[in-house]
Amino acid sequence: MAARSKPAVFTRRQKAVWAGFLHAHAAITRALSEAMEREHGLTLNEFEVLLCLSDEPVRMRDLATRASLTPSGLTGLIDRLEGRGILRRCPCADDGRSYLVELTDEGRAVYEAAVDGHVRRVQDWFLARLSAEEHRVLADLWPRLAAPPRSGVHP
Amino acid sequence: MAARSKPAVFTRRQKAVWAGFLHAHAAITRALSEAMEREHGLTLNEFEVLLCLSDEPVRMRDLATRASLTPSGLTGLIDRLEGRGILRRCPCADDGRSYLVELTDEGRAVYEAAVDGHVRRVQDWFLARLSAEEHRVLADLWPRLAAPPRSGVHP
DNA sequence: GAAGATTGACACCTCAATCTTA
DNA sequence: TAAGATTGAGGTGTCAATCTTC
Repeated sequence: MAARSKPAVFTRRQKAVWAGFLHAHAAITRALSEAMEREHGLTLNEFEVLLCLSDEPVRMRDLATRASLTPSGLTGLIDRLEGRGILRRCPCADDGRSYLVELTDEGRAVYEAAVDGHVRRVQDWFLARLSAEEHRVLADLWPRLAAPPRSGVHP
Repeated sequence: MAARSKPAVFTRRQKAVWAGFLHAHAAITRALSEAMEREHGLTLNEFEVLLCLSDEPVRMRDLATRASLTPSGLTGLIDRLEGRGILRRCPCADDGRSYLVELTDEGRAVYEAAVDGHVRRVQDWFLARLSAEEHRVLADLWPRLAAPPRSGVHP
Protein backbone atom coordinates (compact mmCIF):
# COMPACT_ATOMS: atom_id res chain seq x y z
CA MET A 1 0.00 0.00 0.00
CA ALA A 2 1.10 3.57 -0.67
CA ALA A 3 2.15 6.07 1.98
CA ARG A 4 -0.59 7.52 4.15
CA SER A 5 -0.25 10.99 2.75
CA LYS A 6 -3.77 12.37 2.75
CA PRO A 7 -4.86 13.72 6.12
CA ALA A 8 -8.09 12.12 7.25
CA VAL A 9 -10.86 14.67 7.61
CA PHE A 10 -14.58 14.33 8.17
CA THR A 11 -16.99 15.58 5.58
CA ARG A 12 -19.85 17.65 6.89
CA ARG A 13 -22.20 14.70 6.68
CA GLN A 14 -19.76 12.35 8.34
CA LYS A 15 -19.41 14.77 11.19
CA ALA A 16 -23.19 14.97 11.54
CA VAL A 17 -23.45 11.18 11.59
CA TRP A 18 -20.68 10.65 14.13
CA ALA A 19 -21.08 13.65 16.43
CA GLY A 20 -24.84 13.23 16.39
CA PHE A 21 -24.42 9.65 17.56
CA LEU A 22 -22.27 10.74 20.50
CA HIS A 23 -24.47 13.66 21.49
CA ALA A 24 -27.71 11.73 21.24
CA HIS A 25 -26.34 8.94 23.38
CA ALA A 26 -25.04 11.35 26.01
CA ALA A 27 -28.30 13.31 26.18
CA ILE A 28 -30.58 10.29 26.39
CA THR A 29 -28.57 8.25 28.86
CA ARG A 30 -28.12 11.30 31.05
CA ALA A 31 -31.86 11.93 31.15
CA LEU A 32 -32.71 8.26 31.75
CA SER A 33 -30.03 7.97 34.39
CA GLU A 34 -31.25 11.02 36.26
CA ALA A 35 -34.82 9.70 36.35
CA MET A 36 -33.82 6.17 37.36
CA GLU A 37 -31.56 7.46 40.11
CA ARG A 38 -34.13 9.85 41.47
CA GLU A 39 -37.13 7.53 41.38
CA HIS A 40 -35.57 4.18 42.25
CA GLY A 41 -32.02 4.74 43.48
CA LEU A 42 -30.56 2.69 40.64
CA THR A 43 -27.91 3.54 38.08
CA LEU A 44 -28.62 2.69 34.48
CA ASN A 45 -26.11 -0.18 34.59
CA GLU A 46 -27.70 -1.55 37.73
CA PHE A 47 -31.09 -1.48 36.08
CA GLU A 48 -29.73 -3.17 32.96
CA VAL A 49 -28.45 -5.98 35.17
CA LEU A 50 -31.85 -6.38 36.82
CA LEU A 51 -33.38 -6.46 33.35
CA CYS A 52 -31.02 -9.27 32.34
CA LEU A 53 -31.99 -11.22 35.45
CA SER A 54 -35.73 -10.71 35.17
CA ASP A 55 -36.22 -13.91 33.15
CA GLU A 56 -33.73 -16.28 34.70
CA PRO A 57 -30.45 -16.44 36.63
CA VAL A 58 -27.38 -15.50 34.60
CA ARG A 59 -23.70 -16.24 35.05
CA MET A 60 -21.37 -13.40 36.02
CA ARG A 61 -19.43 -13.64 32.77
CA ASP A 62 -22.54 -13.38 30.62
CA LEU A 63 -23.87 -10.52 32.72
CA ALA A 64 -20.66 -8.58 32.17
CA THR A 65 -20.95 -9.01 28.42
CA ARG A 66 -24.62 -8.12 28.25
CA ALA A 67 -24.18 -5.04 30.44
CA SER A 68 -21.05 -3.91 28.56
CA LEU A 69 -18.97 -4.00 31.73
CA THR A 70 -15.57 -5.45 32.59
CA PRO A 71 -15.58 -8.46 34.93
CA SER A 72 -14.26 -6.38 37.81
CA GLY A 73 -16.76 -3.62 37.17
CA LEU A 74 -19.54 -6.18 37.35
CA THR A 75 -18.14 -7.65 40.58
CA GLY A 76 -18.46 -4.27 42.26
CA LEU A 77 -21.94 -3.69 40.90
CA ILE A 78 -23.14 -7.12 42.07
CA ASP A 79 -21.55 -6.53 45.48
CA ARG A 80 -23.59 -3.35 45.87
CA LEU A 81 -26.88 -4.91 44.84
CA GLU A 82 -26.27 -8.03 46.89
CA GLY A 83 -25.56 -5.83 49.89
CA ARG A 84 -28.93 -4.18 49.35
CA GLY A 85 -30.67 -7.53 49.22
CA ILE A 86 -31.71 -7.12 45.61
CA LEU A 87 -29.97 -10.21 44.24
CA ARG A 88 -27.73 -13.07 45.34
CA ARG A 89 -24.86 -15.18 44.02
CA CYS A 90 -25.32 -18.95 43.80
CA PRO A 91 -22.49 -21.36 43.02
CA CYS A 92 -22.76 -22.61 39.47
CA ALA A 93 -23.55 -26.32 39.31
CA ASP A 94 -21.63 -27.17 36.17
CA ASP A 95 -18.62 -24.85 36.66
CA GLY A 96 -16.96 -24.43 40.04
CA ARG A 97 -15.31 -21.18 38.97
CA SER A 98 -18.52 -19.35 38.22
CA TYR A 99 -21.59 -17.99 39.93
CA LEU A 100 -25.18 -17.70 38.88
CA VAL A 101 -26.81 -14.42 39.88
CA GLU A 102 -30.52 -14.33 40.58
CA LEU A 103 -33.03 -11.76 41.80
CA THR A 104 -34.38 -12.00 45.33
CA ASP A 105 -38.09 -11.41 45.92
CA GLU A 106 -37.23 -7.90 46.97
CA GLY A 107 -35.11 -7.47 43.87
CA ARG A 108 -37.98 -8.53 41.69
CA ALA A 109 -40.20 -5.98 43.38
CA VAL A 110 -37.59 -3.27 42.78
CA TYR A 111 -37.32 -4.30 39.15
CA GLU A 112 -41.06 -4.34 38.59
CA ALA A 113 -41.43 -0.95 40.21
CA ALA A 114 -38.80 0.49 37.88
CA VAL A 115 -39.27 -1.22 34.55
CA ASP A 116 -42.54 0.36 33.53
CA GLY A 117 -41.34 3.94 33.87
CA HIS A 118 -38.08 3.11 32.18
CA VAL A 119 -39.71 1.52 29.17
CA ARG A 120 -42.09 4.44 28.85
CA ARG A 121 -39.23 6.92 28.94
CA VAL A 122 -37.29 5.01 26.31
CA GLN A 123 -40.41 5.01 24.19
CA ASP A 124 -41.18 8.69 24.72
CA TRP A 125 -37.66 10.06 24.51
CA PHE A 126 -36.22 7.76 21.87
CA LEU A 127 -38.49 5.37 19.99
CA ALA A 128 -41.44 7.71 19.52
CA ARG A 129 -39.22 10.34 17.98
CA LEU A 130 -38.34 8.04 15.10
CA SER A 131 -40.44 6.81 12.20
CA ALA A 132 -41.20 3.17 11.51
CA GLU A 133 -38.81 3.29 8.59
CA GLU A 134 -36.08 4.68 10.81
CA HIS A 135 -36.73 1.89 13.29
CA ARG A 136 -36.25 -0.61 10.51
CA VAL A 137 -32.99 1.00 9.39
CA LEU A 138 -31.55 1.17 12.90
CA ALA A 139 -32.47 -2.37 13.86
CA ASP A 140 -30.71 -3.51 10.72
CA LEU A 141 -27.48 -1.56 11.11
CA TRP A 142 -26.64 -1.86 14.83
CA PRO A 143 -25.41 -5.45 14.65
CA ARG A 144 -22.76 -4.40 12.13
CA LEU A 145 -21.35 -1.88 14.64
CA ALA A 146 -21.53 -3.97 17.79
CA ALA A 147 -18.98 -6.42 16.44
CA PRO A 148 -15.59 -5.37 17.75
CA PRO A 149 -13.22 -4.06 15.09
CA ARG A 150 -10.93 -6.68 13.67
CA SER A 151 -7.51 -6.24 15.23
CA GLY A 152 -4.55 -5.23 13.15
CA VAL A 153 -6.35 -2.55 11.19
CA HIS A 154 -4.52 0.18 13.05
CA PRO A 155 -1.26 -1.33 14.29
CA MET B 1 -56.71 10.15 30.08
CA ALA B 2 -57.48 6.68 31.37
CA ALA B 3 -55.53 4.88 34.06
CA ARG B 4 -52.07 3.62 33.16
CA SER B 5 -53.18 0.02 33.17
CA LYS B 6 -51.19 -1.58 30.37
CA PRO B 7 -47.66 -2.53 31.38
CA ALA B 8 -45.08 -1.01 29.06
CA VAL B 9 -43.17 -3.67 27.18
CA PHE B 10 -40.77 -3.49 24.26
CA THR B 11 -41.64 -5.19 21.04
CA ARG B 12 -38.88 -7.26 19.53
CA ARG B 13 -38.05 -4.51 17.07
CA GLN B 14 -38.06 -1.82 19.75
CA LYS B 15 -35.65 -3.87 21.78
CA ALA B 16 -33.38 -4.26 18.76
CA VAL B 17 -33.44 -0.53 18.13
CA TRP B 18 -32.77 0.46 21.72
CA ALA B 19 -30.40 -2.25 22.91
CA GLY B 20 -28.50 -2.08 19.65
CA PHE B 21 -27.97 1.61 20.19
CA LEU B 22 -26.50 1.02 23.64
CA HIS B 23 -24.32 -1.90 22.62
CA ALA B 24 -22.98 -0.22 19.51
CA HIS B 25 -22.06 2.89 21.46
CA ALA B 26 -20.34 0.89 24.19
CA ALA B 27 -18.37 -1.23 21.73
CA ILE B 28 -17.20 1.62 19.55
CA THR B 29 -16.28 4.07 22.28
CA ARG B 30 -14.46 1.33 24.15
CA ALA B 31 -12.38 0.48 21.10
CA LEU B 32 -11.67 4.12 20.27
CA SER B 33 -10.83 4.91 23.86
CA GLU B 34 -8.41 2.01 24.15
CA ALA B 35 -6.56 3.08 21.01
CA MET B 36 -6.44 6.77 21.96
CA GLU B 37 -5.20 5.97 25.45
CA ARG B 38 -2.55 3.57 24.24
CA GLU B 39 -1.19 5.65 21.37
CA HIS B 40 -1.48 9.18 22.74
CA GLY B 41 -2.26 9.01 26.45
CA LEU B 42 -5.57 10.81 26.01
CA THR B 43 -9.08 9.87 27.05
CA LEU B 44 -11.83 10.23 24.50
CA ASN B 45 -13.21 13.25 26.34
CA GLU B 46 -9.80 14.88 26.41
CA PHE B 47 -9.43 14.37 22.69
CA GLU B 48 -12.92 15.77 22.05
CA VAL B 49 -11.88 18.92 23.91
CA LEU B 50 -8.72 19.25 21.82
CA LEU B 51 -10.88 18.81 18.74
CA CYS B 52 -13.16 21.65 19.87
CA LEU B 53 -10.12 23.86 20.41
CA SER B 54 -8.38 23.07 17.15
CA ASP B 55 -10.06 25.94 15.30
CA GLU B 56 -10.16 28.67 17.92
CA PRO B 57 -10.25 29.28 21.67
CA VAL B 58 -13.54 28.34 23.35
CA ARG B 59 -15.13 29.40 26.62
CA MET B 60 -15.34 26.87 29.44
CA ARG B 61 -19.11 26.87 29.40
CA ASP B 62 -19.31 26.12 25.69
CA LEU B 63 -16.65 23.46 25.99
CA ALA B 64 -18.67 21.69 28.68
CA THR B 65 -21.74 21.64 26.46
CA ARG B 66 -19.92 20.48 23.36
CA ALA B 67 -18.09 17.73 25.23
CA SER B 68 -21.24 16.59 27.05
CA LEU B 69 -19.63 17.20 30.43
CA THR B 70 -20.76 18.96 33.60
CA PRO B 71 -18.97 22.23 34.40
CA SER B 72 -17.04 20.64 37.24
CA GLY B 73 -16.11 17.65 35.15
CA LEU B 74 -14.68 20.01 32.57
CA THR B 75 -12.75 21.94 35.22
CA GLY B 76 -10.94 18.79 36.22
CA LEU B 77 -10.24 17.80 32.64
CA ILE B 78 -8.84 21.24 31.81
CA ASP B 79 -6.74 21.17 34.98
CA ARG B 80 -5.16 17.93 33.83
CA LEU B 81 -4.40 19.11 30.31
CA GLU B 82 -3.16 22.49 31.51
CA GLY B 83 -0.85 20.71 33.94
CA ARG B 84 0.56 18.76 30.99
CA GLY B 85 1.15 21.96 29.04
CA ILE B 86 -1.35 21.04 26.35
CA LEU B 87 -3.61 24.08 26.76
CA ARG B 88 -4.05 27.20 28.86
CA ARG B 89 -6.81 29.33 30.35
CA CYS B 90 -6.99 33.01 29.39
CA PRO B 91 -9.28 35.53 31.11
CA CYS B 92 -12.25 36.29 28.91
CA ALA B 93 -12.20 39.90 27.70
CA ASP B 94 -15.94 40.53 27.60
CA ASP B 95 -16.96 38.50 30.68
CA GLY B 96 -14.93 38.59 33.87
CA ARG B 97 -16.49 35.38 35.14
CA SER B 98 -15.34 33.26 32.26
CA TYR B 99 -12.20 31.85 30.70
CA LEU B 100 -11.18 31.18 27.15
CA VAL B 101 -9.26 27.94 26.68
CA GLU B 102 -6.72 27.68 23.91
CA LEU B 103 -4.20 25.10 22.70
CA THR B 104 -0.51 25.65 23.33
CA ASP B 105 1.96 24.86 20.56
CA GLU B 106 2.64 21.58 22.28
CA GLY B 107 -1.07 20.95 22.54
CA ARG B 108 -1.50 21.52 18.85
CA ALA B 109 1.25 19.04 18.16
CA VAL B 110 -0.45 16.47 20.40
CA TYR B 111 -3.75 17.09 18.65
CA GLU B 112 -2.28 16.79 15.18
CA ALA B 113 -0.48 13.60 16.10
CA ALA B 114 -3.74 12.09 17.32
CA VAL B 115 -6.44 13.35 15.00
CA ASP B 116 -5.51 11.44 11.90
CA GLY B 117 -5.62 8.01 13.51
CA HIS B 118 -8.82 8.87 15.32
CA VAL B 119 -10.61 9.99 12.18
CA ARG B 120 -9.48 6.88 10.35
CA ARG B 121 -10.72 4.65 13.14
CA VAL B 122 -14.11 6.36 13.20
CA GLN B 123 -14.29 5.90 9.45
CA ASP B 124 -13.20 2.27 9.52
CA TRP B 125 -15.14 1.13 12.57
CA PHE B 126 -18.28 3.21 12.15
CA LEU B 127 -18.84 5.20 8.98
CA ALA B 128 -17.55 2.63 6.50
CA ARG B 129 -19.87 -0.01 7.91
CA LEU B 130 -22.92 2.00 6.89
CA SER B 131 -24.38 2.74 3.48
CA ALA B 132 -24.80 6.22 2.06
CA GLU B 133 -28.53 5.93 2.61
CA GLU B 134 -27.97 5.00 6.24
CA HIS B 135 -25.70 8.00 6.63
CA ARG B 136 -28.48 10.19 5.33
CA VAL B 137 -31.04 8.70 7.69
CA LEU B 138 -28.79 9.01 10.74
CA ALA B 139 -27.72 12.59 10.04
CA ASP B 140 -31.39 13.46 9.79
CA LEU B 141 -32.62 11.81 12.97
CA TRP B 142 -29.93 12.58 15.53
CA PRO B 143 -30.96 16.20 16.09
CA ARG B 144 -34.40 15.03 17.18
CA LEU B 145 -32.84 12.90 19.93
CA ALA B 146 -30.22 15.30 21.16
CA ALA B 147 -32.83 17.75 22.40
CA PRO B 148 -33.43 17.04 26.08
CA PRO B 149 -36.84 15.64 26.87
CA ARG B 150 -39.41 18.21 27.85
CA SER B 151 -39.82 18.12 31.60
CA GLY B 152 -43.06 17.05 33.15
CA VAL B 153 -43.65 14.11 30.87
CA HIS B 154 -42.94 11.70 33.67
CA PRO B 155 -43.91 13.44 36.90
C1' DG C 1 -2.00 -22.87 30.49
C1' DA C 2 -6.61 -20.60 30.06
C1' DA C 3 -10.92 -18.88 31.93
C1' DG C 4 -14.02 -16.97 35.69
C1' DA C 5 -13.99 -14.08 39.40
C1' DT C 6 -12.06 -11.04 42.69
C1' DT C 7 -8.94 -7.54 44.86
C1' DG C 8 -6.64 -3.07 45.49
C1' DA C 9 -5.07 1.06 43.42
C1' DC C 10 -6.34 4.65 40.76
C1' DA C 11 -8.80 7.75 37.25
C1' DC C 12 -12.73 10.17 35.93
C1' DC C 13 -17.06 12.12 36.57
C1' DT C 14 -21.18 13.95 39.08
C1' DC C 15 -23.32 16.44 42.72
C1' DA C 16 -23.99 20.04 46.17
C1' DA C 17 -22.08 24.01 47.96
C1' DT C 18 -19.38 28.18 47.33
C1' DC C 19 -17.20 32.23 45.31
C1' DT C 20 -17.11 35.86 41.97
C1' DT C 21 -18.93 38.71 38.49
C1' DA C 22 -22.87 40.30 35.43
C1' DT D 1 -30.83 37.15 41.23
C1' DA D 2 -28.61 34.52 37.85
C1' DA D 3 -24.57 32.67 35.44
C1' DG D 4 -19.67 30.96 35.04
C1' DA D 5 -16.35 28.55 37.35
C1' DT D 6 -14.34 26.02 41.07
C1' DT D 7 -13.92 23.02 45.28
C1' DG D 8 -14.35 18.85 48.03
C1' DA D 9 -16.69 14.65 48.76
C1' DG D 10 -18.26 10.56 46.99
C1' DG D 11 -19.52 6.97 43.59
C1' DT D 12 -18.55 4.07 39.64
C1' DG D 13 -15.68 2.17 36.44
C1' DT D 14 -11.02 0.39 34.48
C1' DC D 15 -6.57 -1.87 34.85
C1' DA D 16 -3.05 -5.09 36.50
C1' DA D 17 -2.27 -8.70 39.48
C1' DT D 18 -3.94 -12.73 41.92
C1' DC D 19 -6.55 -16.87 43.21
C1' DT D 20 -9.16 -20.83 42.01
C1' DT D 21 -10.98 -24.12 38.95
C1' DC D 22 -11.30 -26.02 34.33
